[in-house]
Amino acid sequence: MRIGELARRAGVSTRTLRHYEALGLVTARRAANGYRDYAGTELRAVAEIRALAGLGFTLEETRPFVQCLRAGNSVSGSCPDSIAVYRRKLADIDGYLARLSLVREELQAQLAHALAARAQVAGDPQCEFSRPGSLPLR
Amino acid sequence: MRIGELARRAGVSTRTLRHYEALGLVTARRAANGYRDYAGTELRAVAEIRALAGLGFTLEETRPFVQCLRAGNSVSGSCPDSIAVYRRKLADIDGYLARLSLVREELQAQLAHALAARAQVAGDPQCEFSRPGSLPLR
DNA sequence: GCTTGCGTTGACGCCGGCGTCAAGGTCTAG
DNA sequence: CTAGACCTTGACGCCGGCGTCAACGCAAGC
Repeated sequence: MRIGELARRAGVSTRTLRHYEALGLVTARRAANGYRDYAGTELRAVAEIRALAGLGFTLEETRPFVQCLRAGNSVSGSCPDSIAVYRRKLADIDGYLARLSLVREELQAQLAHALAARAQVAGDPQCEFSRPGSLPLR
Repeated sequence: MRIGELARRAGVSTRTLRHYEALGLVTARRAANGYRDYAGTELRAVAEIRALAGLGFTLEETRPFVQCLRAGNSVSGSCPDSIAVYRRKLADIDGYLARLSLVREELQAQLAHALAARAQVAGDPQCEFSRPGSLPLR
């Protein structure tokens, strides 16, 4: 299978496939004329990468999954390294969700404060209930 | 006030201040020798930028708030443009929270599936309950 | 032979928010 | 006079994941 066909079948650009190859995520033999010649299994690998990337994985983070497939596993996530990445990502997401929720609260409070300040039309003395402090989120 | 002092007081680098100036977020007169000369009010502007940036605002998104301060308001969020940004950010965050929650569910399901596959030690025929489909999140 | 559609490598661009160096000018203390 | 601490502008680097252009080779049909 040549690069154009794999690209079409996987729904990605040829540039993307070359990029993945540069990272060592996808491999290809070479035909006599220098053209890349992909094994049929590479389609699955590319699909895995795309699926994980769609969930927010970096390309590096997809590596264990691809390797797991290459090792002959039908479930890319069943290898120890993959499991570790799963757990890390879950922890990342939990932290992220927590931070985002805090940010949400903070923004709502600031908006409410801003609207209140706005209600005090121009010239009204001082209604200085100071704004909520900023969160040191990162 | 010169750039070094403002940087120290605001807790940012001088590079950062020059960057903000390049974006038009912060302004400074020039002394005879070419040195930037900041008004005292710029400290507040920088603090605003940092606070909002800490909440995930891009620098461009902080612009209405800074302008609001310059317009003489004590509450940077009390101007219409600021309010609009607040609302947009809140909506963004809500969407983001929703997507992240979905991703979390998906990852947990995939992890569970991977662990189950792992439990079927090597060689066990086929326990092909296919993995959950990937979410088209973006 | 020529066009057309495939393939190849190499390299720069983009986005955001600065860090970091380069190569200078300015002001003050000793 | 000089060292050192401050300031100036300009420009490249970085991170991720490619897009996009350049300049070329290969294969096949007319």
